[in-house]
Amino acid sequence: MNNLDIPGAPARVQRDLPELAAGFAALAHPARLRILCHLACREACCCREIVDAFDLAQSTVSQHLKVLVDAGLVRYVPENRRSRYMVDRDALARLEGRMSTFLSSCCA
Amino acid sequence: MNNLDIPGAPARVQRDLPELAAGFAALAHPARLRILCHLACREACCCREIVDAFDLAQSTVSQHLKVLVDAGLVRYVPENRRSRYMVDRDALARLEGRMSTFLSSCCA
DNA sequence: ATCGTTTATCGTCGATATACGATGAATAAT
DNA sequence: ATTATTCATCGTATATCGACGATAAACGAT
Repeated sequence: MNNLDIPGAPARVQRDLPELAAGFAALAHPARLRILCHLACREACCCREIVDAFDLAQSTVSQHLKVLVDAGLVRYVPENRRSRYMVDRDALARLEGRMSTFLSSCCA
Repeated sequence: MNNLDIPGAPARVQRDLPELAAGFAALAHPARLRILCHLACREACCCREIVDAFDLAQSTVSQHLKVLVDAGLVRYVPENRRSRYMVDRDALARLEGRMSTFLSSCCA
């Protein structure tokens, strides 16, 4: 429970807090959560498809996608004509695990 | 997995996305995660104690605490002399559950 | 009554986030 | 070759965040 004071293994929790906070930040916008949902149930899709589904400008969607890609939660193949975005399910699962570990340790 | 298209129960996931995003946002700063850790292993403490533990101005700590309180993750008793802040472990557990549910559904 | 401590809030400032339109590059279709 | 489509990026405007110092209120101690 005391991740701050106990040295050793839990000290990594302390050191990883900025990275964990960055993970939270990547998910801290409703549009990005919706995009993630959309990607998750489609196995892959292009930017345009998301633009059509949501009421946002194409540049805005592209920015949100970039945030998710930079956070490592979404992979994409830049094919010029029709870039393919897809959820990185492994990365997402890892992040979920670290978030749960952290939050659970704060509930104990 | 398809929380966007399936009507009924999963539709609530869709409706709750802004609230979930707000939860992520409250945790999207390393200082707040550290404060949460600090509170979690102390059962309760005052603002000053956190100020002494971290290298931040008192007003900054107070602001971060306000964010956590507004998000419902921390409760506090405003006693003028020495306000007592404490983690709302139930709320934190609930949030963790909803985050896990959401992220897991995106990994399935 | 005065002083010191603690806290919340205000104002400010720089940095970042978010939205949009415009633009240029790449490519498919004609 | 021309047109249409898709995408990433740029520039811009606005809003919010995050940090700080200053300040006022509350209260214990002297």
